Amino acid sequence: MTVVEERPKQETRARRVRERNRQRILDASIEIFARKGFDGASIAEIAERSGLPKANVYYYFPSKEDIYSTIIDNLIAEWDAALEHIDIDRDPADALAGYIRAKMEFSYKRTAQSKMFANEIVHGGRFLSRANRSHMRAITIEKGKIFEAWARAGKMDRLDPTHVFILLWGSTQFYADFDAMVESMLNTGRLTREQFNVATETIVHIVLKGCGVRSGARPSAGRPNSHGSRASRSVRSA
Amino acid sequence: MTVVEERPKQETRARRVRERNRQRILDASIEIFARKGFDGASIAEIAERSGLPKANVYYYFPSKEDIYSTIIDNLIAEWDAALEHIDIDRDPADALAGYIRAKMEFSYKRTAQSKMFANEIVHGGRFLSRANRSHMRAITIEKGKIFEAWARAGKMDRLDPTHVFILLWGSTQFYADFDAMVESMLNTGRLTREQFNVATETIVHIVLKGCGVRSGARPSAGRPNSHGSRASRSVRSA
DNA sequence: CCAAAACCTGACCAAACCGTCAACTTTTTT
DNA sequence: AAAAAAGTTGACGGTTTGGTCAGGTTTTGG
Repeated sequence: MTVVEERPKQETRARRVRERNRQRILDASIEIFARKGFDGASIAEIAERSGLPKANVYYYFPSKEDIYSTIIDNLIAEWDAALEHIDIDRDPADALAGYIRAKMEFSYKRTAQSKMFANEIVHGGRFLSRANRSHMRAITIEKGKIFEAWARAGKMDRLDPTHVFILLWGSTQFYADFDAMVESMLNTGRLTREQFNVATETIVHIVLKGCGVRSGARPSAGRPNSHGSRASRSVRSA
Repeated sequence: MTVVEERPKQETRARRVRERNRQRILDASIEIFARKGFDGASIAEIAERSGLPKANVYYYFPSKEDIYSTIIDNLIAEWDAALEHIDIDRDPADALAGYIRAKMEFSYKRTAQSKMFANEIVHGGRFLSRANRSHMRAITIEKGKIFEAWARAGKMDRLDPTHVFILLWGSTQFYADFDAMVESMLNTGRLTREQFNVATETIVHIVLKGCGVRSGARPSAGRPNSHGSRASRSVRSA
């Protein structure tokens, strides 16, 4: 509750150490939580991977649950960035394609966090805060209204906006959460950038065309590069 | 295998007991594994829920892993049933819609098993047998060839078949694995049948239209009831 | 320069875990 | 009816777990 006092908070050595160690613990935890889940992960392993003694981990975090929740909260905040693509003033084709690409990029680069979140939801969201829950709901309503407005304007089909949103979320999420299955199906190791692009553009194709989105001017949202997003262009791998 | 010998295998009381107890253990385990994951589930809890002493559980199953794998194996076998919809001789619209509906029905009725499987894959498929892995791959290849044949025949767009398949699998799976999130987004409890139908038909709409499937005769595969699946018909909730 | 604050850590604990086992009862077979 | 097989179970062992704590060192502020 200190409102007036608020010291300048200079960059002292101790503060740097604090930040560095907290981050080390979080980084190690993401990896381990993703691979083993909340119950499967042990603080001892997290400590080892962080290069810190176990007791030191408990100096920075009061409990395993606290580490876990911190990571989940950070992740949800990061996801919001991709959502900004879905803007009512934008061309629906650009907006949807932009969202799918951003979300897929996230699946590619932040696989472990995505898995952690998936794990959490599969287990019923035991550690999801009420704030996060209502945030998710608010987003759904807000973006849903945009879909409905586009439909009213004749820019896309009339579909239940929540389920469209779920399909977007689910299909992009799959490539992070179930990468082991994707790799099995494609008979490959970690997907290459190119394979990921094929996946992305396949989703873009099906979603845009499937939602009856009347495309605006440019094919690819603001970056007219190799892969076009026109619904009619075929998207295949070698 | 055994063709000649095969004793009558009469229905003795002990054999009935065996079957009943094994099933009790499996049923209890599905629930608990789904909610807590492999590491989070304890044999003590499984025993309690089965109404059996812990040592008795170990009489029927050699290890926790064995219970777990048994359930996964059963599940994969059950999933194959839905796949039979994707038949090269069928009308693509009927086939795809049929598969989606069957898969969604499964998500609705076998939520717990689906979650167990999701959990397993998220954790990298630690307990997935080599047989199951290659089975998944074989299915992908087999069904992929059908998609390609349909594309060559001009019955649907040319898309990478694996990614189409993944989108089908992922979007239907979502309603089981992430039901907690779906319920949060829709601000509801367990989804009603009707809500589930809206979800199903939304997916059908987007996939059929998005893949450029030229629909055959009837709108809904063999059951011409309330909700049509024609790509142009709007599918919305109240 | 020194007291206070922040940081570090080896050793420890109670609880929970998976799996075992010997001794028991019940059912099946001969 | 007796031997064999199948089912049942309480008690226990060895290990791992999340978390604590007392006592240490280092850094900071005055």
